[in-house]
Amino acid sequence: MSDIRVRFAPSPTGDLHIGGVRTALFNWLFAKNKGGKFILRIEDTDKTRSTEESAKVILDAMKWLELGWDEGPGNENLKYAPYCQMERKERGIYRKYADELVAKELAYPCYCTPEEVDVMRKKAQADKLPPKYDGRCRHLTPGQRKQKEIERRKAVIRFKMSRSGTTVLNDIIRGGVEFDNSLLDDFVIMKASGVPAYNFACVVDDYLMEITHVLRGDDHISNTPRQMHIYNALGWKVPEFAHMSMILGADGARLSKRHGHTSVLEYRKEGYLREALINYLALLGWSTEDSQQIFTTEELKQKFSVERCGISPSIFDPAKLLWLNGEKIRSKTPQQVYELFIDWLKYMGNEKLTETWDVELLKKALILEHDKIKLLKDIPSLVDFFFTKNVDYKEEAVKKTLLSEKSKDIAKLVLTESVARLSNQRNFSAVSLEQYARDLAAEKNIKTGQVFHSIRVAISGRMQGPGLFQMMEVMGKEDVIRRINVAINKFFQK
RNA sequence: GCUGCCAUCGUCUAGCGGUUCAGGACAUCGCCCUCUCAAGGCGGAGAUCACGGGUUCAAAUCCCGUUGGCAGCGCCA
Repeated sequence: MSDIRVRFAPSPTGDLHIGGVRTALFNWLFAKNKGGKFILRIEDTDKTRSTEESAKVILDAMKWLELGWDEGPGNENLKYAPYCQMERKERGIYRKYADELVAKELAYPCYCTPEEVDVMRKKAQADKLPPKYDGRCRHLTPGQRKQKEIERRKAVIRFKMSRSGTTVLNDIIRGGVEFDNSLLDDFVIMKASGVPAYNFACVVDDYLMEITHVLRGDDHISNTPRQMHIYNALGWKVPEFAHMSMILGADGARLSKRHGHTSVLEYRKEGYLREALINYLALLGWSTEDSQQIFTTEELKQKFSVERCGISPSIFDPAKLLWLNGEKIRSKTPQQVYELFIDWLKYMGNEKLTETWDVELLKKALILEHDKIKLLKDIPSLVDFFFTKNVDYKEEAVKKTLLSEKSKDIAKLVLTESVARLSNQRNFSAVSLEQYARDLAAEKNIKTGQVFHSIRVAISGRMQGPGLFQMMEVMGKEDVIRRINVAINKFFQK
């Protein structure tokens, strides 16, 4: 039993993003691989953007992905609870440590307004310096502070950054990274509203929740030295850090809406399988020595290691995800595909689509189309013709296969002959049907392809589909003959 | 602007000083299978390992610089 504890800490300001899923996944895999605990914490300190709805959506998405957490919202009786930062704030958790820092003179109240700070930053930038708060409230005397309070200026608490020296991060993935302290300013740890700022809340919670390893996107790497200073100021042990590379869109810019879907929910709606998403995301920034591509979730848990995470950013490739989804669907049993499809319809609120469909027929049709399914949403258009009373004859198929100068006489002959002969066909199995069709072709001296295609279009209305004879067997004698008659009446009646 | 990170086929990547005129996967192209569409099998094309300097008997692999990309620089997280 290891005491490794990792966490995924999304802020509920929107759907769960692809990048977020990757961060969650790597934390989860790391925990599973090491026999540690995976904790879910909601960072809802941004009062204007956080919503409960969004928190719920994120939790649902995590559940769908089966990235289960050992601790998180809902486990309110655990010693680390609660798991939402605003609830923790209500308990005075952050205030306590902020006060401690102020008492030790490692932090101080700052009365500058956002506008004043903004001016400082602009000025610094104009001087080609990093935009920083200049620390002017650092040395306010008690008297001056009192004066500001009387003016009813609201204070934020700022952390007193050391102005010299360097901070060295030993990142598991990147190795040593040095930061010059003089470039960092006295950042806000408590907002004027009394709500903790990100860098502070994050450190306090990671400490209290006994997080041992922080795995996150490398967009956080420059926050790390600030956080390390807080750990040190409070006399806390700094956890291990691992910063993973970012996921970018096709143009090399950070993945965003204009690159296509970014929310997991959208992938779910398209009919991607959770394991395809997980497998694909695992491949983005992580690899095995033999470049294995397809993994079960079990294998991933077994083989994952932070050490084998890459350092360069990767571009999200929808084509490869789509391929993987097809692979995952093909690896399912027909019964599983059926269940997946039904669940997906339910999720989409579209159960009525299959209301009139015969379940057994649907299952058989699914077997015939199995290899062709790339997305769950493809299924309806792949099998719907099995269930329609009135075949939807595609114009192009009819024109080419039934009514062209070259084919119309042959098609008519094949169809009329078939109605007559198929009625007497005792064994309606794929094998005997094929024998029938080949015999007919030989007898009338027609190319087998022409026989096959005529029948195919007559009974399905289209040129592509499952193997013709399997399809006929599944439809059954009665329906096949019925459909051929419909075609004859529609296209060849005189 | 400042700071940091990154740099192998179009894309994801293997590679951690010699066994590599760089291997796998997706995409792409061709062939085979075949009643169609897929799936599958086989094969092709595709990377002067961003560029320039070092170090070394030997570098994609180590060091430095240049260029490019990305990220951060909030009372956002």
